[in-house]
Amino acid sequence: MDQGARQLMDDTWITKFRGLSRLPEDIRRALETGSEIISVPAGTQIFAPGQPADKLWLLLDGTVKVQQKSETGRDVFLYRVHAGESCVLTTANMLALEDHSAEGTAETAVRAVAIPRQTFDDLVARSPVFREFVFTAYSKRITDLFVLIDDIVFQRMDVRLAARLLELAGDGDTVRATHAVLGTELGTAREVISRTLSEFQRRNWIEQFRGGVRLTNREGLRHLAQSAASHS
Amino acid sequence: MDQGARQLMDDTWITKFRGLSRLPEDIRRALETGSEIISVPAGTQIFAPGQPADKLWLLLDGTVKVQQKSETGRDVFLYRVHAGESCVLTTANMLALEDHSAEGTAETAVRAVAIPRQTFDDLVARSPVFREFVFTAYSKRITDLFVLIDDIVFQRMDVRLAARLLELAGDGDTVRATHAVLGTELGTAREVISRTLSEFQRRNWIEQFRGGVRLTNREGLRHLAQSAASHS
DNA sequence: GCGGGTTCGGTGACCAAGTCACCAACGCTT
DNA sequence: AAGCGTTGGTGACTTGGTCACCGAACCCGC
Repeated sequence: MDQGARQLMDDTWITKFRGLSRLPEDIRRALETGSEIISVPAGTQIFAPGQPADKLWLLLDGTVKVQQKSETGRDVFLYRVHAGESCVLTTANMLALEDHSAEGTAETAVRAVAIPRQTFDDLVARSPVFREFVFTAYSKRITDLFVLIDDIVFQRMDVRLAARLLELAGDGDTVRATHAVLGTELGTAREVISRTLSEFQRRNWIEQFRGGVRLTNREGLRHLAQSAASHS
Repeated sequence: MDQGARQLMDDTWITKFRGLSRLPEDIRRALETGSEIISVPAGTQIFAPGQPADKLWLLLDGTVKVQQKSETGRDVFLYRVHAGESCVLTTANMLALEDHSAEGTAETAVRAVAIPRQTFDDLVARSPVFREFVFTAYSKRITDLFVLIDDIVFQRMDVRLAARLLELAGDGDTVRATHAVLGTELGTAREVISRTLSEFQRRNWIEQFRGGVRLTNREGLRHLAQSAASHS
């Protein structure tokens, strides 16, 4: 990328990250010149076990799905990194830590700022604001995992599926995902998804089509999703 | 604690932490003088939701149990911090982050080095080795949680219980824990623990007594525990 | 040492969820 | 149009979680 175009984007991208907006001018410049903006198509492996990364990614556009590759062959969904968030797990690879078995894949086309190890280290040393940004990102992931564990242990599948459908639909009304994919998202079997979706359909909350679902009654789903732990 | 006794301990405690042994002399001194050694009895709440901590704990002796307080009242065990490890989750409280709902309790009497926020920040800024120590600790917790999730989702209860009993027994042959406690350790119900333990007893792997279990055939337990995902 | 309350463990019935085996419907390629 | 891989549906069965309830062991004050 030529310097002109680069400069143009540099003026804007930092504002996408709340925690970085308070960076003093010199640090901001160091971050801009010491990093690069990269784009990868949907489906790209961002990181994977045994394939050490050496850059911290800050997502500008798109989403990255982080999954645990299980020995059994089945995968479990762990979390999703959205635009405006950083993929701190790559720092674990940067440390060449004992191999964790998580992998990150671009779900959509992804544009991101890649901060090389050296720049990262330099910024952590120099800037309290940058430090806070990084530690906050770590803490958020950890607490998200806490919530996930709580969900897995205590929440009923139908409640979790309803919530997930609403989340995946976003503003639209259709979710493109096979039953198998929804199964790994929630850490359950395809059959369970099929059965639960049939039930949702019977209640006229959704319509099913091959490879996806159309939400026809968000209220019904929302009501179930929010029933939380209060015994359906 | 008077300065003489303090100096005596300072000479030794850093060696308990692998990642810190490579600290250069000046950093080491800053760490020693900028922190204090504290002792608390078993049962002490180390951190809890809404009660912001301002110190990073490095455990010298004892163990800390970290649990998720669920809305439903039931708790889930998340992980255990052992001597020689740090309780990085407290840094999340240090950031006064949105309230996570985990709490840490001293399982035994605990002796630890408490690093105040300011010293922590200073050391992270100054020392690459200290930075690596902290990031490694974070990454380890995250990958541990990945493994935990994998376990919860895919592993059978009897396998998990056998593994946990061996772990809790350590070198000894008895585990002091009620069925209810074992239940929260594994995120399951007391009844399930009772049933599974009865089965273990029937196979003469354990003897039960009120408030605990005595392992009488570690091999049997170990064999089951290691059968992992290979379909008992 | 004796009630009386509390904690701990056991049990049966039932429901939710995961597993297994198998098949039917769809859509893509050739 | 035939063949094949992907997707979804289903029934039978096992495992795990929930609920309600009970009895035995322990603790405590008297």
